[in-house]
Amino acid sequence: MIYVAEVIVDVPTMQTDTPYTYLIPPALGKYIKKGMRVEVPFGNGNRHVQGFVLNTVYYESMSDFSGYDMKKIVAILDLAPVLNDELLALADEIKEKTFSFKITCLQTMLPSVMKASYEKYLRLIDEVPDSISFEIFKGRDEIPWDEAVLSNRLPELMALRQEEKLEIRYEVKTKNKSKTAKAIHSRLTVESAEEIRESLSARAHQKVKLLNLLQQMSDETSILVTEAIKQHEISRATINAAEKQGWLELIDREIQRDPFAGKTIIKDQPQVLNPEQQVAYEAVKESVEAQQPDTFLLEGITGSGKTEVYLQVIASALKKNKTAIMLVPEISLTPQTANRFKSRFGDDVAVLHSGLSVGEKYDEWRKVERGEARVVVGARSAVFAPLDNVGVIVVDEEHEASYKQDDSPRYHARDVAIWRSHYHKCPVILGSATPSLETRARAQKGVYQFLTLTRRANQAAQLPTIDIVDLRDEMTLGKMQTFSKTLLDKLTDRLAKGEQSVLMLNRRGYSSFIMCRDCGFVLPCPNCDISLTLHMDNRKMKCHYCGHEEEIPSKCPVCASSKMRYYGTGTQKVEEELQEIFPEARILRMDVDTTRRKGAHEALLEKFGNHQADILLGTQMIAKGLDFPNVTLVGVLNADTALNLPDFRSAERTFQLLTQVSGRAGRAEKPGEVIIQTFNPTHYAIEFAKEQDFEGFYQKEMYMRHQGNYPPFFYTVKITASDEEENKAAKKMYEIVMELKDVLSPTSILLGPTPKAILRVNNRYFYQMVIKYKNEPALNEALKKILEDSQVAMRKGLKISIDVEPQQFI
DNA sequence: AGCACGCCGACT
DNA sequence: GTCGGCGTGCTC
Repeated sequence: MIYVAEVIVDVPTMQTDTPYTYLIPPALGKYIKKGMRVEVPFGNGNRHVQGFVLNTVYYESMSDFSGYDMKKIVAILDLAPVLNDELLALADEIKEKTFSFKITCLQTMLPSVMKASYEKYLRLIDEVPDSISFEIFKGRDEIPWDEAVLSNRLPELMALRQEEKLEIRYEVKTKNKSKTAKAIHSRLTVESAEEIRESLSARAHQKVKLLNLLQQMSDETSILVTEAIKQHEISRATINAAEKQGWLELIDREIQRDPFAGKTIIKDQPQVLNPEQQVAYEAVKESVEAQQPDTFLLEGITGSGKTEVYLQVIASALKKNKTAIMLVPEISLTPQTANRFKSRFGDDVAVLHSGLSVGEKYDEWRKVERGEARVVVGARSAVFAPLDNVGVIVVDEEHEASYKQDDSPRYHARDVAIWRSHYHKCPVILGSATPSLETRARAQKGVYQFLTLTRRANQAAQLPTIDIVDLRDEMTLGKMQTFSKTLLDKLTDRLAKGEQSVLMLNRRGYSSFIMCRDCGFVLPCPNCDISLTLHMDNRKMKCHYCGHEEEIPSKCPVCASSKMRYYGTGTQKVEEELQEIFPEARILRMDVDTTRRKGAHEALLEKFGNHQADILLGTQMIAKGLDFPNVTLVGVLNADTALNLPDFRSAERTFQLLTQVSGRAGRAEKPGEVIIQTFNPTHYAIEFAKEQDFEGFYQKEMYMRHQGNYPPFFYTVKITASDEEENKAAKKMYEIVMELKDVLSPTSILLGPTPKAILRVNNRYFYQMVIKYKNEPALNEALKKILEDSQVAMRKGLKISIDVEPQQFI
């Protein structure tokens, strides 16, 4: 009998994207389990790599393996499996759906610290000439490989390696270190404790205290030194003395880096649901209890109390002894959101998001893995939380593009959530005030169950009134200003009343298009319903869908004005301008620059929440989740920028953003007002946002998508090729388009190839194409074939990526 | 990816 | 004649 393991090795290439069989040494036999990480030799030399065990198998004899000599597993890197059967199966699903390598999928499901890093060393094993040992090794018997390279004497060294006087050694490092702290472990027995007690002098209060503590401890328990000092008021000196006397021993105990340490969390209680919330809650709860993998769309206006529904559904799942996953977009995973879950579920909650250090993330993940947290709140990757017995999965703000990972594996967390819901036979809630068209259409068709919340949960709160300011009118009054007169008047009023304002500067699409400052005209593509992008490299206007190209107009084709200008401005500049107008106003700026530091985001919001500022000025990141009762004015400085991006979702994104940011106003008793400044006041995305009419927008946008043959009427796949040489990337894309044209049915639409808007990134040139199709059974095979056929080119540096249902078309 | 093998041009 | 360029094949 021989015992072997099927291992996926950490070599992300097409040829190695298959399990390799390794012998399990008898010494490791009883410990190795599938889902564990192992260290294995791979390829020539002493190269070692990390791998994942997919399976362990017994074979009758070696004769079952012909053609190769099996190597042995070198070491086990985990004490227990880090991936269970479900997640291993999920990796297969993601590999197939996103055209990724299995190893990449497996690594994506784990905290980043668990990904191996490799180090290479050159090691002396025999006598070498003095010049080598002195000048290069400098007396050491091993040097890092980089040092050997820098010595510029590699040929010499390699020759010595041939003579077996030197060897290359590889080290597989995994950084998942648990944090430890000193803890006290009692060494006293009942008898010895009593003996000590009698021998102590009456004045030894500290020692008595410690003795009492030690007596309460069993053999399995320990207490952290810091805890003993703080809570039991025992001094470090006493502990040290006791250790010397053999009362106790100090051991290293794994501790969690607690991101919530030092924060007081006030326990909160479920709120009474209004009738609509109640209906939604009951519907999902029923699926939880009946163990049905239903997908619900919970469409509720901003402030309608979707979160309260989630909380109560999760509570109902916990009551059934199940667990829950709550996904939120990275940008809105503010401490405010996390606190809300902590307040309701206490220590049952683990939080996973990019604001944590990699160590903290690992600790939170371990907490989940050990079964110490039953509710996981997190951004995209939290969808892989290693929970068993999942009772419900919530995807809040399901329309958010950040749920799609934009490098390999290009998975969508919403799809993964639905896959897991089938595995666990539990419901999924997709929640949003502005669902994606795809989701809303599925609800329409009955694929998803449709639940709506149409009124604000706080009965006293009213929907804000929204006013549009036509910047074209403003401009005729004088020179171009960031702030319209209307907005300035409102700001003055709020400052006088001591109420707060939020101003949003929409920075997307910065400078990438040109617009007439007199009439707001933006140059459209004659073949597509999107605006052209300005290419500064060759000074042309280009369409990224069909490749159409034309000169930059010097005059507006509509009103003949010569004021065709690039559009864009920065938060910092706006802040200065604002401060100049309102010297006494306290302004907080929130953008990538001011929130880079850990905890800065939270600190800013806390400051604003405590009314230490009058105006919060920021980018998109202020649009979501903020809930400040004193905010009565929201201003959108430039609603247009996203609207003019050459992406069929630009109207949808604009509508979503305006709706989200408007929802920040008037959360409580005081009525809210929203001012939207725009050059396109009659655009339907802006008009429907003003009316706060998602359903109206949905109907109109569905019509537009139907006209343009876009999702949800068509599926899309984007293929990108990049190379250091522009013509190689372009040529490859042309070949791909030709090949696809032969294979695909005439009902499918191929767009491109076209260069990307930013043609060159990191000295690579990017070309892309888009396939739009309704039913194309042969597509999967065709795409796989394209990848296989491109192997030779890919060795020479060309990269091809396939993005199924891309979120970004530019 | 990273290594070895192997086949062609320009050197001692 | 050989050294070393990189195109190709393979990794349990």
